[in-house]
Amino acid sequence: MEMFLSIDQASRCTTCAIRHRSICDALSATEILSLNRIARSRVVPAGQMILGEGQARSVFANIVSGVVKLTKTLDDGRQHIIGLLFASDFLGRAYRAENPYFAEAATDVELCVFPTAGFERLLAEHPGLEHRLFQYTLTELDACQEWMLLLARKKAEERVASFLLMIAKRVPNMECSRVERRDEVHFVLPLSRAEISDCLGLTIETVSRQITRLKTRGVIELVNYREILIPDLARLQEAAYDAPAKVPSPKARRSVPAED
Amino acid sequence: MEMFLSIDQASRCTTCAIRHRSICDALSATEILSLNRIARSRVVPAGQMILGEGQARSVFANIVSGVVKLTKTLDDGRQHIIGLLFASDFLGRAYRAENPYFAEAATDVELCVFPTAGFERLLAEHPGLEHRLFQYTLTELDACQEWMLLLARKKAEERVASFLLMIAKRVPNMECSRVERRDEVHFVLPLSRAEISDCLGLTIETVSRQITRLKTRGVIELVNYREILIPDLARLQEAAYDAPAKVPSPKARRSVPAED
DNA sequence: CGAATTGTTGAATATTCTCAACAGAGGTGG
DNA sequence: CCACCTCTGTTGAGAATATTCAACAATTCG
Repeated sequence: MEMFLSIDQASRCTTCAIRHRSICDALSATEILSLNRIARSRVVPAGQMILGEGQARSVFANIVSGVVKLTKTLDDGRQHIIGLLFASDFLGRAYRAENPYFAEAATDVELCVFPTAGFERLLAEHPGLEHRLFQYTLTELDACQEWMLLLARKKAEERVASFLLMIAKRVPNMECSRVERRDEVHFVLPLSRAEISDCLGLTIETVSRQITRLKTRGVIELVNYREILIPDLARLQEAAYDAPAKVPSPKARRSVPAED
Repeated sequence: MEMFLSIDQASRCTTCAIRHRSICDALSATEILSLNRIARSRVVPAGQMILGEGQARSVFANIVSGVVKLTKTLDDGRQHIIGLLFASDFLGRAYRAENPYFAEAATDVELCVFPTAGFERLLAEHPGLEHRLFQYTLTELDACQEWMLLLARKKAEERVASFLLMIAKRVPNMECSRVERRDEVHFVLPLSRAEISDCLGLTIETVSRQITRLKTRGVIELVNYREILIPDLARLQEAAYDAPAKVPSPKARRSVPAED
């Protein structure tokens, strides 16, 4: 029995679906082995809490499949989803006693969980692991800053289009969706309208209206409430105002390149 | 001459005002020395660009004094200030060819600049430096997520109050302001109304009206347009709805702590 | 099949934005 | 030192956008 468990553990990483996209990628054989030794699989059904806001000590985990939402709440009930985690993403805030957000399974989720103490010890022992997590965190920060621009400056329709675009980019790698033809994408929304509105800083009704509007304009098609078909990704991108970064600013206040 | 420069370099870190608050804190003597060897002081006048958006290669620097604003721009001119850097903060995105934002001096700024290649080499050689920068990045991410909640869910008045509170917390450590009595704070705004509106996802006019409103209600006093006096920090905090994080959510969708 | 949940739609309302005018502050040159 | 100009900030009125409240439709679950 002990023997079987060992074999199972040893093979876990080699057969792991997210092995080469998660923070485990680019780790040395030793590091993978150390991580594997403390890892534990866990399945969390949709809607179940994974991590409480302000909860003492974080939890660390790779998302193997499914979608996890991270929410922050104002104490009059207003809330916002500050992030969505998909397969291969990493959950957990290192070096902090209190977890700053609330993590919940948006769909059924498979996790590869690492105990807090053990993980932080490995982080200290293996600079390679910390380096990888640092890079992941930088990417997360980039995404967060990009999302701030959406919340601060985009109109409701652009926000909804941006959201669908983001989902279209991340979900198709998963079992529940598929790319059919070039530029045509088909997927199942992992979130309800209420959750989408919490991502976008809008109300349920506004999200619903904008989805209807995009449908009427032919930018998207609704197979059913949760299932969406995008005939032409470029048109959605246009609606999202997902334009590449450009020169500094149109009328920057005396912005001169600073040489010295 | 060479001699004088050496002495100057050697003393730079020991006399540095931000030495124990910046990423240089918690570095070993060797690490500090290595950093010092490649560092260069630079003064940037208010309004001048430090780093272009999409510019090839980043620049790395500690902010010694002054305020730097980081902006992102949509190509129709809509823009947002994704972050403000104050004394002791770190500027620069490691491990990325293109800089994701545009950095500009909001006030006159003193920087301690590290050349790109040299800094990244030190990061690779000294895990202690990378560890410190990682921690700094995590704090930045926390702040970014907190700000998203503001952009997504707070009303104009709460946003303006939150902004003033943030400034009150960070600026008083600087030369241009001072704490006078318990709970009374007095400072000079480092940003114009236009810049404040770009931080908050509002228009200039809305910011102006909300400042007037806070003044009328006695929450703040305006010495002049740029100089603000906060008689009671607690009242401002109330107006900002800056409430501590609470239990998960008021009507969470079947949120049950997941034990296994 | 019926109840509960989730999503849509409409009408009225609230908030913020836009456009426009004006006021105050700061700088320049006579 | 003041007149003048520019830039920044304020204020008002009307318009646009998103929210709230309410009814209803579709979907899901037991």
